[in-house]
Amino acid sequence: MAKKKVKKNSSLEIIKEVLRLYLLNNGFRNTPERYTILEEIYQLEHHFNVDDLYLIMIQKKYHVSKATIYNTIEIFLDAGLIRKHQFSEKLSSSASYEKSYFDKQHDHLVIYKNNTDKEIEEIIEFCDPRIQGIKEAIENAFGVQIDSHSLYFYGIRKSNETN
Amino acid sequence: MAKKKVKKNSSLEIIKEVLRLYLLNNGFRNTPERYTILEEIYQLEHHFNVDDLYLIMIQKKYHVSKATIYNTIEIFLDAGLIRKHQFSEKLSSSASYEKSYFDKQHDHLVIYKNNTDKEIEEIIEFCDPRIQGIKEAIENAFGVQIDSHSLYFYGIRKSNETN
DNA sequence: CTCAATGCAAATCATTTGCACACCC
DNA sequence: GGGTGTGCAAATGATTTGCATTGAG
Repeated sequence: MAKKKVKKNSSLEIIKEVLRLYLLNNGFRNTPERYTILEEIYQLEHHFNVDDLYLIMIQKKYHVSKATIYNTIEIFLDAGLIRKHQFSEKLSSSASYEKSYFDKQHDHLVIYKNNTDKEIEEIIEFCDPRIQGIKEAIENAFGVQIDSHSLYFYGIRKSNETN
Repeated sequence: MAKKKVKKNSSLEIIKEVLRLYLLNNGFRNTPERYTILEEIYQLEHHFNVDDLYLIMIQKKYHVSKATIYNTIEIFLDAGLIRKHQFSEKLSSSASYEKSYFDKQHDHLVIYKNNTDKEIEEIIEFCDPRIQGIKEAIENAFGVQIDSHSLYFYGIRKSNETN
């Protein structure tokens, strides 16, 4: 446990330095809130939404508002420190986020419990290199520079897998 | 113009028959609203959102409510008569839809005017068969049956393409 | 007739905005 | 000090819901 903490702290320092440089280069201020929120996000192992993060920080007695979290997340997105996802096909549901700095780009397989109400059973991450080939083909075909992509597969578990 | 209209009408008949069967098989009623909304959607050549469709129908003096459009669209989605998209990365923006019955599945390249405010300049449809290979790989790797996918590329036009 | 479907208006809820105060630069 | 960033509360806007009425089966 102690070992793990040391490791986490050192990556946290890197991340905070990335943020520091980003803020500097873009004329934003070095507010403590931004670092605190970044720390909390990088301690999370799973996807989270703004409300999750807000509740966690309130429980930890931080004085923070959702508005600030929303603002800050926007900065982190632009800085490439986190990624945004919309897993549920319902538009009314909230966006999910995940730390992204040490990860390689990956895509998601959304497994529904069944095909009728589309309740999510599990979200699996995967990484298929063929997507790069498609990306390059599209870049050449349409004369664009592609900066990001999102790929989701939606399905259900095969019946012989349930037991 | 006249020719085109004849062609449209005959495909409309097919589509309406598809709806009729879907409603029958699923115990839903044959309301005139459902057919009217379907006709309007299949006369649209581009992506639309609920508000677009509502305004078009109001202009054409139809007596229809947004609630009914939302309900009906849900049915059409399930029937495979339309597809839903969320082009803007802003969650607060509305969902887009498009007729799907005569199309082959395709994906989208979202071209931003620039990388800062992410205003959409154009949305291009494409169809790369390699996505099928990825899909099958994922199905086998995780023992799932994939029913749909969504793939978006986001980018900007290359500078030498603007003039 | 009965109950699903409609239109209307009010409710919801994630996100955004306005504003007064705080504090980074 | 000046203006950006914050917390708070109110506003927004797409979608959903409640309910009385309508009309399909």
